[in-house]
Amino acid sequence: MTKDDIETYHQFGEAEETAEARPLTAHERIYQALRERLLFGGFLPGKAVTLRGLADHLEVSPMPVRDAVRRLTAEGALESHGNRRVSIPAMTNKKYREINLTRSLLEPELAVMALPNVQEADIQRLIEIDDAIDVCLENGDVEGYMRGNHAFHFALYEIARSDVIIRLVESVWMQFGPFMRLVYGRHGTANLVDQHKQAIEALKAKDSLALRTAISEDVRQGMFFIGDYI
Amino acid sequence: MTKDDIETYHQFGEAEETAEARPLTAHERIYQALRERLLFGGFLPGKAVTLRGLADHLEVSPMPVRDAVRRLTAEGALESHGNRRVSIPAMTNKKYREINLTRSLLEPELAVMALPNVQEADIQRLIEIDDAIDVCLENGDVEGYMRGNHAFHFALYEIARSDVIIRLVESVWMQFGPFMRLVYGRHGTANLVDQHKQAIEALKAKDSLALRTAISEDVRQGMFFIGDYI
DNA sequence: TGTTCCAAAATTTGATCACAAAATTTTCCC
DNA sequence: GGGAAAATTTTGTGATCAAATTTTGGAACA
Repeated sequence: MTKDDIETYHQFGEAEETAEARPLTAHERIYQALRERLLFGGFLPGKAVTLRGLADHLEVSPMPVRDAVRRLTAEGALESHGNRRVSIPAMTNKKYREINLTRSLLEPELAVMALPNVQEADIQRLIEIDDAIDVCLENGDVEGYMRGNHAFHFALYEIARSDVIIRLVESVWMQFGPFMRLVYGRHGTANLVDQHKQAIEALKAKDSLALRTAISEDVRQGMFFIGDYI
Repeated sequence: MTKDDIETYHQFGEAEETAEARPLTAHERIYQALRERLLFGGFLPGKAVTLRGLADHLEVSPMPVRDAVRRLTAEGALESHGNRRVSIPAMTNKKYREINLTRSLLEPELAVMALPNVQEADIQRLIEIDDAIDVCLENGDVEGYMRGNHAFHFALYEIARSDVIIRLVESVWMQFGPFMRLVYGRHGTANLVDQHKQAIEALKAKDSLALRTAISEDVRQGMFFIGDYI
């Protein structure tokens, strides 16, 4: 990872800034960079992480890195062992089952909460993202696929406007991000399936039950796919 | 808050240390102290929090306080405004509903997950805690009640041994802790109801459905009680 | 060859400080 | 007096460093 990683391109951009652009602090930028790398990049599960190591690569002082790492650790994205050492969390069967269950409980709920607020433009946006995902799948673009999949889910979830729950789900995604990236890196994007088209149809039809089923199934399939690689 | 708050007495102690006692770092101690205060103490919702202010009262340098505050902010226990300022989160109707929903989704699930692992000693422990709660209720001991209620729920949830989910639930509890403390402080402990006895009976009977109902209802009642004070 | 112990290196932690940003107070002008 | 602007104070941020802790590398020994 180099300094340039801090300003990563955004094929699937966030909702554009509405508030006045406030200059980001260094620890905030570093947090975003590390978060991106955990969700989409090549951070290896189990690998140790040091403040000095990250600071050297990002060409900043250890202090803002320390802030960012502390925050990511609190979010479960990094693992703090009793030894004061920090590492990328490894996946275990137990943790896998817990993440699976949590996603199955929270994510369909977020989707259903979003449904009453969904507008036509939202559906168009989701269709765009899903089309981009299909391109990534054809090209074998693993990182693009992961970015797209994340963008699809959270574009939908954010419509629910539930700060509390979405924060929990973000935390869970960061916990399996590095492992999922590892699996996809080995296995490639072939044979990847999702329920995005079904979800979009359910949104169009304002069919709450079908939407819940689609997201439930999407989570189930995605997690089942990577479950064999633990 | 004074330096002494760091070493708070534990009427409802955690499971005793099994690993070798490693000397806690300052930021860890401070984190625990602030966490206790958020869950049981008198931190007022909406009140601003400053690093120097906390550091002065705790008689430590601002650095470990900074670490602890960063962690609590990441956990949602403190609120970071764009202004770089931090405060105790205020309760809103929206946040209240989200917390209510999250608790209703996750906590009964944790209880049911715990059920197969529950041993006779666990049930005895829960009964002890519930008895202590009754004493607090009679005496109008608000902090004692809140400590007891937290101890009861998490003693049960920890039996599920689900690190991922319990971390999320801890985070949610810290988000309504200060507000609940405020309400109880105003209203007192009279007319407080719970479903702890029902939960204990369900545990004894290994009745999964009854346990789920008891925890669901306990969460619903507790949240309903404070809902009017927003 | 494998194990234990000790020295060296690397790392986190906590303190201190300068700087930047924000909030607060004061001043000034109408 | 009331409101805008400027000065002051407060506060978070980031850099640097010493101390404490942990890991690592190697020597000594069986």
